[in-house]
Amino acid sequence: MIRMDESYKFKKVISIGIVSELTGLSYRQIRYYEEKNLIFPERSEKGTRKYSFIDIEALIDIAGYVEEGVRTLDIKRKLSKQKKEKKMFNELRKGQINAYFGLR
Amino acid sequence: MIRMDESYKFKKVISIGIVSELTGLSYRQIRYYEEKNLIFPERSEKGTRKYSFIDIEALIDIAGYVEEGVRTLDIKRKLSKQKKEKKMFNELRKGQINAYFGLR
DNA sequence: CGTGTAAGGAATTCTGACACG
DNA sequence: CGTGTAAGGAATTCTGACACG
Repeated sequence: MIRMDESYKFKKVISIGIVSELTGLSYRQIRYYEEKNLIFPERSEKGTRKYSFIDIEALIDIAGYVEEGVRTLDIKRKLSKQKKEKKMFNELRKGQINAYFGLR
Repeated sequence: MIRMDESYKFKKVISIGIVSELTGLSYRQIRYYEEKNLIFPERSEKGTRKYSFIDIEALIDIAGYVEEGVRTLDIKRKLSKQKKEKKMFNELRKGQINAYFGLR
């Protein structure tokens, strides 16, 4: 609520060409990571993929793991684990903020 | 510096089709407002236009003015005026933050 | 002045498959 | 398993122009 700007990060508006440019990955790689359920672009009415900035960040992480030799299935597990940790961290942070400033 | 996320707003990564969808404006209108120097998309190597979220917000503002019957030349003046005011506001805000928390 | 449109071409993206390993 | 590539088609975007007013 404090930072509505965050919404930009999640908005699926970027086509695969730009994603390729920004990540340095090939179209093939980007589509393959989708096939393996590591990222979840949306589709336009006629089928072209649309990505968010968050997807781009995820792809950069994914590419790092792949280079290390991690299999996509294991990357998938890592990512869902990270997601959980992030969620917990946010809960914790909220709690601390409330403890410090008091609930409004 | 506090909010690096802001950078997403300015990154030119959105194609005209998505911009049209998000603003409700026609390609013709979007290109015309560029011709009149109200917005400044970038270009890919081979010429396709790329817009930022900020451009989209500007287009929505512009569309409002056009509907009111304001001419593009006057909209241009309005926008540069707004830009100046925004800048001054930010300077002011920075000053207040420093006054309140002290300079580090 | 601001916008619609038809025109022709160029750039973008899509899918399914074969290849290598 | 992860990625490259050639193939053919479909969707996207570009420019310059004519039209209306």
